[in-house]
Amino acid sequence: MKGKVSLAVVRRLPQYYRYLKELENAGITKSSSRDMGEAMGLTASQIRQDLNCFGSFGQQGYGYNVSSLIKEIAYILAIEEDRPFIVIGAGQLGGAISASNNLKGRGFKLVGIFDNDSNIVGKKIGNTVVRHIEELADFCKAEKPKMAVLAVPQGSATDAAKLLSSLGVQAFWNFSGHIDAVCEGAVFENIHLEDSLMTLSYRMEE
Amino acid sequence: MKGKVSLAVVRRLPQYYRYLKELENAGITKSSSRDMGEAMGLTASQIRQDLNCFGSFGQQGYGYNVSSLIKEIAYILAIEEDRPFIVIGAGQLGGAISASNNLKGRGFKLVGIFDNDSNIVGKKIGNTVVRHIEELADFCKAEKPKMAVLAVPQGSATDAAKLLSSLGVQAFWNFSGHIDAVCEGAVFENIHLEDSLMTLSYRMEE
DNA sequence: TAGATTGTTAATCGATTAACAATC
DNA sequence: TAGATTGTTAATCGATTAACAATC
Repeated sequence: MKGKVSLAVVRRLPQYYRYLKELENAGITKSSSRDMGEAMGLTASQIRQDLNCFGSFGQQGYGYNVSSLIKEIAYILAIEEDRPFIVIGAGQLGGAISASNNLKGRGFKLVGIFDNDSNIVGKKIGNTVVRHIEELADFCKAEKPKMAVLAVPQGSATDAAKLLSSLGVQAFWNFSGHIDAVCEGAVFENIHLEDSLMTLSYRMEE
Repeated sequence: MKGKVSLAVVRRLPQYYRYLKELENAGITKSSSRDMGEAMGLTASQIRQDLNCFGSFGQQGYGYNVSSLIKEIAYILAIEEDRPFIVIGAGQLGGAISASNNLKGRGFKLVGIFDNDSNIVGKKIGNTVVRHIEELADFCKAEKPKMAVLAVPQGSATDAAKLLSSLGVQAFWNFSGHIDAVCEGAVFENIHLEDSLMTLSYRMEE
């Protein structure tokens, strides 16, 4: 069933989630697909279509209850409970991700940071001590993180993913170039910040 | 003419660019749409369609010359010359972006970093000293950066964008929440890392 | 009840893929 | 020349939008 929902739809769910959270914080308890669409620059149709991929969450004549829709989307995205994840690479970017508070409550909680640079190992980022990469195998056996952030130098990402996959990691949030299907059954979310920057360059030309 | 090319096409150009650079580094001088498609997981048709939005860069019976196609795409994306940009917010993320070497040669060069925290002002990130935000107006008048990275706390992004827009900044690479059309004529590339993380959460469920 | 807004089906639109003549 | 591969048109596919009956 899940396989039938297009990625375009899935990528809009966090947008809805974000906007609904705003409404909730503003004390607004209900919203219609029309209102939401206007505020977010989408059509009401699209919002209803998207949501109805997963169920019927609204009520005719009324609209959607903000806080229950938030709960539904959180359930769909599987972010109701934070699962343990680790960060590989404690450089600038790895450090920024490790220190970010915006990621809490998005389905994951940081349990470990690893690096191979002995100048960094032992230091704290937020509340988490950076461990040496040699400790990785034991750590994974004990903590069983299912997701890993890759923030390592370009060339090492594939090897890191293979190793982590063998240690039980199933999903990768990869900032270190492009990886695709190198490990059986693993899921990759590749972030190419440079690509995004280049499209900005294109669009600012007139 | 430019308005007629869809964003989906534009977002694939950096992918092509990246892959072609790899080929070039490997000493490969020619490639066909078939080869490229296979390597990148796209159809040959799509690659030819995409490129033909901008011109005819190949040769029948031969394919594409790698280094000249790289140059063509660089020209289209307007990344042949690096334009000055500034970073607003020298926290973890702003620091990571400022320090990143991956962004060089992508159309922009860092000329200034600004923050309002006097503990950070004066420190160096890479080769660039962090300036106080009070210096921003004078700096912009002198250096005329056309792009700014927003890496500030959520609530302050819109105000920052408005200010920068009034100082001549036309494009924003925004990591601080969502901004859209708050300034006449400005272009926004909104990066929502949390959204990306939530889609990963969804996809790792079975 | 009347008004509003959903869930859902049908119509449209755009993007991707296939096909093929042009040509190197 | 024969083979390969482009540029480009036509066909298909999927995603978005419009419409409307169901119903709160």
